[in-house]
Amino acid sequence: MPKKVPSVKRRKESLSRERVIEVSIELLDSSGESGLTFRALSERLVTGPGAIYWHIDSKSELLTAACDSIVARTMNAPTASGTPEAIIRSLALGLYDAIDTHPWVGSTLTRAPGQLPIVRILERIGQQVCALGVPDEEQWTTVSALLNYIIGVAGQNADNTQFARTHNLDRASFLETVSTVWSELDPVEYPFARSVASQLPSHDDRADFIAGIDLILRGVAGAGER
Amino acid sequence: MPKKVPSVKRRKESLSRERVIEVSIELLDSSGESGLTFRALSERLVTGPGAIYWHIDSKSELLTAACDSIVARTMNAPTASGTPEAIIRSLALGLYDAIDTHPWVGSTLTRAPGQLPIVRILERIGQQVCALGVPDEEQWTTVSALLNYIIGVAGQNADNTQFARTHNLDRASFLETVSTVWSELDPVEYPFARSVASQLPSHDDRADFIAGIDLILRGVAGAGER
DNA sequence: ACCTGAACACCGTTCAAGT
DNA sequence: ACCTGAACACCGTTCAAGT
Repeated sequence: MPKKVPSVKRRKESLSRERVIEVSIELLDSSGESGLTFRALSERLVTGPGAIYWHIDSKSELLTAACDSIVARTMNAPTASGTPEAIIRSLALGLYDAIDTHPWVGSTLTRAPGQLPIVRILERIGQQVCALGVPDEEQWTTVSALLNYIIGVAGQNADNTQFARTHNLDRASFLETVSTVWSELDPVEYPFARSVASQLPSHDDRADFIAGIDLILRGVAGAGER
Repeated sequence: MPKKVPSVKRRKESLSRERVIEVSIELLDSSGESGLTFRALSERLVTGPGAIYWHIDSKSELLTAACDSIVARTMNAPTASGTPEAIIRSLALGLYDAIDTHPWVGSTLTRAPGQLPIVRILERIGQQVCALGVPDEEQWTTVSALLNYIIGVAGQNADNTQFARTHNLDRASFLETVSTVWSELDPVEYPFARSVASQLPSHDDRADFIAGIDLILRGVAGAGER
């Protein structure tokens, strides 16, 4: 008869905070923000909801942790070396692409002011803004302008994707829809919206995003020259 | 949503889409985003949830409508007359203040890309950007940079307020907390965050916000000179 | 046309009880 | 220390039935 060998080691797959976060990311990626529920999570992890609460505090903490996991690997990825401007562009684009593949990161970022994921971004950009030679008293303004712009785009993009998903549209036909609605607005009250409506479906979101970054960077440079 | 305007005159106190939105705003203002539920709404309106669904399509549509009501009155408020720059600043500040008094507007704005509240803002800013003499092909970039920045700040502010409310803190002690956390970060990995931590509690959010707007406007001006 | 309210199909979170 | 799973206190939404 086999003796009872007291195994210190539990099954390889025993629950851990890391595992909870990992499976949460899978769930979020595959079924969007509404796909992350404690019931779906329990099922995938083959446990009860109580077990999950042993490793995390709440759903919102879990969401932030999952978000931070993506942001951390994005901000630690090697950037193009070059001028501070080039590095800032590279960081911003990396973030843009990460949010493009994980739309839920965009909405989560919006809801985590002052928390770890945001601090990571702030830090990386902040260092480059310093390297740019921006005077001390303008650093915060510059960094927070860049950060808020990025968060704004992130949020809008995330919700565009989310909306398209909910209504079973691809991104192209979603933009087509918005374009049509805008072009039917009152000509007297909404001349500008109507005039840009037509270029909406064909525009390149990613290029627009980086053009905005460049615009802000130009403002920073302009300040130094006065 | 009602299909047609009812032919007979309604009783003053009868339910209407406007009344539903009005009470929703009261609820959102007094108890935050989590305060708006169909049960609370039914109670205040002295009806059942079914009655509410006769006038609105869903909770998200209701939220957008409530948001639009605030945004509309803000964007239609008289602005300082003067240069296009001055008007843009005035519009932005009006929005900032509206979100300060109705934090839920900030988060709702983030979740309504391409929808009416956003279009109103886009339109007002767009007209001034045109007046600024920005060439056609740069108008969209300029307007969306401003818009995304505003939305980014709006979202962060809304969530700061929301967080403070949940944890029963005032804004000052909330910033104090964030400041402390940042100042205790690893000095090697987070030099920038640490360096700005101390100025966090004393800074003027509203002034920072407008400084960001000015930064972007400077970038726009800079583009014209090249 | 408009309203009622019970019922449905979910949520996040807790907790006594187990190992 | 870690896990179980039933139970709790909610949600948004629907719908047969009423006026």
